[in-house]
Amino acid sequence: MDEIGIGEVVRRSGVPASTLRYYEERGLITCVRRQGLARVFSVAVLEQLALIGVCRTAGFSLDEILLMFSPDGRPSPNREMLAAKADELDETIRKLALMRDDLRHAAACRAPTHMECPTFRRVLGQF
Amino acid sequence: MDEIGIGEVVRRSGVPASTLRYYEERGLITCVRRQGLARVFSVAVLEQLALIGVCRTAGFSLDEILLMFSPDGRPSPNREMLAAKADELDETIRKLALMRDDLRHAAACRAPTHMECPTFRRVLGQF
DNA sequence: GTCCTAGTTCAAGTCGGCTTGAGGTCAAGT
DNA sequence: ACTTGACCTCAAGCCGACTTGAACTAGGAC
Repeated sequence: MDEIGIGEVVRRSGVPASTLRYYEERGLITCVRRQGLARVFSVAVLEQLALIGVCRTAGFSLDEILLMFSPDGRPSPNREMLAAKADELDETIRKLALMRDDLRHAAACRAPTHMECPTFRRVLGQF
Repeated sequence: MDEIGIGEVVRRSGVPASTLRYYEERGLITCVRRQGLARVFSVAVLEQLALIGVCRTAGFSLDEILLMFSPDGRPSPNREMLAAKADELDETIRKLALMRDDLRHAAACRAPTHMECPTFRRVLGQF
């Protein structure tokens, strides 16, 4: 069967039950039906949760995620918005890559202060 | 002179004065001296703010940033931690790149539902 | 001297994103 | 029949990161 209880969702996604209920309340996920009071989810919710997780990491708010994807994981019909979000991500990724390079450099660099380090200053100039 | 008032910092960094005071209170930045009550900053604070901004975008909390960089912008002496943060960033960047590709794909894709789209499923499998 | 502008303090409020707690439901096991 | 364990609801609480507001100060223009 591809139907699972909330405990199984917690076990397989790592997302706490309280968060799942909260996400449902916010309209980010839905359960296929109830069995008594207990929610019954489709296994597909695991993919939706993965999607939500990445979006959260990307710095999107729950409201933004709602706008981007409907609760069944469909992308929003607003294709312009999706493309705009992709552009936002490009910019974020570019900065994070610089940041990562800088952190790696900082972990190795022996310049007396970070701000005096030419490598760092070159990196920071691009922000 | 390389000393500027808070208004100038706001103007040049885009960070509101209330946030600057809050960051100072949290120990993320410092002013070089006071003139009466008014804070006087070094222009270097602009670079520190850029650094803080990128770290925030990267999803680091203010406490984490404090641990990574001292208020003068020096990296933490804990080089292992910096390297670990860099690794975290690598992982984040990898996910965001997938996410971005997926968003771009979603903006163009005509599959009836997103979850049925083979491209998307391939992408999601990697999260 | 007094008014304006730019700054200040400190406490309280806001907002997003959850978490916690008290008390209830329900099916299964003994 | 009763207990256990997994689930539920609903209201309230919490945390991080700021923001807002009220009341104060300091320096310059008039």
